[in-house]
Amino acid sequence: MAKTLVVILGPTGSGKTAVSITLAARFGAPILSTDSRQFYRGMAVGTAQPDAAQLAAAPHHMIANHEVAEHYTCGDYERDALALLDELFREHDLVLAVGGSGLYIDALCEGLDDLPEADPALREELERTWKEEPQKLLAQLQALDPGYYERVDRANPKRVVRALEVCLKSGAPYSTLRRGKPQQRDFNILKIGITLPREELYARIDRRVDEMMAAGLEAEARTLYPLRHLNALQTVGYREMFDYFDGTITRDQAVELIKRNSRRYAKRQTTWFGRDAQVHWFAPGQTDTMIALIGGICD
RNA sequence: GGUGCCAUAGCUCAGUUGGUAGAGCAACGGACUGAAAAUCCGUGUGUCCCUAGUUCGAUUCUUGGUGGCACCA
Repeated sequence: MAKTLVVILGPTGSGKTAVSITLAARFGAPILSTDSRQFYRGMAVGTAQPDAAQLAAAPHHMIANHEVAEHYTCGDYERDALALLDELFREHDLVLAVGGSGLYIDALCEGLDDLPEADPALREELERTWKEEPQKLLAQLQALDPGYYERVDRANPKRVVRALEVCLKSGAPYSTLRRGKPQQRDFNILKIGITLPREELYARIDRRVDEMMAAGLEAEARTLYPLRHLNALQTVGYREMFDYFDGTITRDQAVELIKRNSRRYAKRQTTWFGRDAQVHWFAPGQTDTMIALIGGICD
């Protein structure tokens, strides 16, 4: 029987976790997280990791399995997740992948091109140059990879710096290393998107932030405060709390900003997922229809 | 009750010596390959409170309302 990865995606707060528990129970499937923040320990409240009951209801993978101080990238994720899937598919015909990080989902389903890893020293140097003489970096990129220079968002330091980083480390133009062709996986992929009317989604997000505060987000953030400069903590829910701790904003303002920034994040996710024509969209309550769809494809 | 000030975008406000208007924030749209809950780009969404005048033309000036604020009673 063909192995199938059912990918459950959607904006933050759409109810992916609850859906995944229902589907996992129905199919006896394990759950692999595709969330770029939930795999850190100590961030359970702010990243809305599955709770104890949900974790007990189905085997979860890539949840709280890394330290906040670890530098973990989508490249690491692709490698680890594929290895893990290989193992899971020995025991299961169906595995669920659940989360909202579009880039990580793409890394899992289509693979990343074979590009050099980030080099911290080089990156730091490029970032410094960007701050002082951005024109210099742009000129350098234009010389090393004129094609990409034309296409890239030249106002976005992350794009420019990464492209240069790849050019310098590989000795080849960034764009020639970007084949952009999806890699063939040895399992089937079925993408299920969870969606809600905008107003409802935003109301759920607001409510969930209040629930996070009630569940101890402030205390959790306080524990993580000394680590606030780490990448793992460049995250909605924590940054705003850190600003509150620094005295820049009040607690109420922090809560409002977390709500606003979560809504903006949800919008960005919606834009990203909207481009993927493979996604079958459902409301969070339509688990019966999802089960029928999955059953029809797997049997 | 009297006097004065104010009324312009979702909010706070600017402005038009009379030619139907613009900032910040919010909102909305988009991009995205090893930092991605990150990072970046784009868009003004408007009975200029109502009414009657003056005028070729009024959001702008004048009359009378309405609402708000302040002061005096």
